[in-house]
Amino acid sequence: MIEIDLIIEKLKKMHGEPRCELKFSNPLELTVATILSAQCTDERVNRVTESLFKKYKSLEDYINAPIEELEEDIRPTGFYRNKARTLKNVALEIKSRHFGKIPDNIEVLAKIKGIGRKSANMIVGCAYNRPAIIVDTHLRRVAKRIGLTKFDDPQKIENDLKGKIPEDKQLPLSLLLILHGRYVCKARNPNCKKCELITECDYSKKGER
DNA sequence: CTCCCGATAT
DNA sequence: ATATCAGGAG
Repeated sequence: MIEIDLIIEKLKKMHGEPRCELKFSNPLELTVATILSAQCTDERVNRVTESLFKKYKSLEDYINAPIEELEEDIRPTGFYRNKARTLKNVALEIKSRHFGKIPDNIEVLAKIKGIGRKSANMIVGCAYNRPAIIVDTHLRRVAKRIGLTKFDDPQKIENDLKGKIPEDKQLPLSLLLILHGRYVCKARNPNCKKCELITECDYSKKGER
């Protein structure tokens, strides 16, 4: 039996209130930041978006930008050719099929080419403040280590946790687990000495899988 | 499974 | 040198 509330309390003790560390001021900005965040630290995304968001303020700005120029503007985030194509694609699709508004529905978002489950959940959760299980590389690693789920596949983890966790706690728990994965329960050299969850975590006892 | 890809920590 | 980083598509 997993005590969700206890885990949330301990995570808050370590990381403070749940928060998204990607900087944004509207749903479009979060969508862009999330696309750029693939295999890239949030810190580097924020460095790029600080200037990017001054230059690109609307869907049309992405749609009309020369692809080479957009590539240069996002280059430091890596995968820049894919990401530039994705940004233009997503902007065009949202303008033409969703009345220019970023959808607030996970299933609808995830159907857009370039937006997967993780990004869809991030956008719906953080831009629209609705229930979301954001299974990124951090949540996946941490959830497995502390025994929150036994699955490896992100979609299965999402479904599993959706069933186990009350809706109002899905978003805060997701954000806290991600913070925990970033700062304490790291892929390399997890800092188990600083971890409040050590008693409910069997990773530190048995070692990884 | 592979590819996309630059930046950073170890 | 190499593993890893708020992934997703083919």
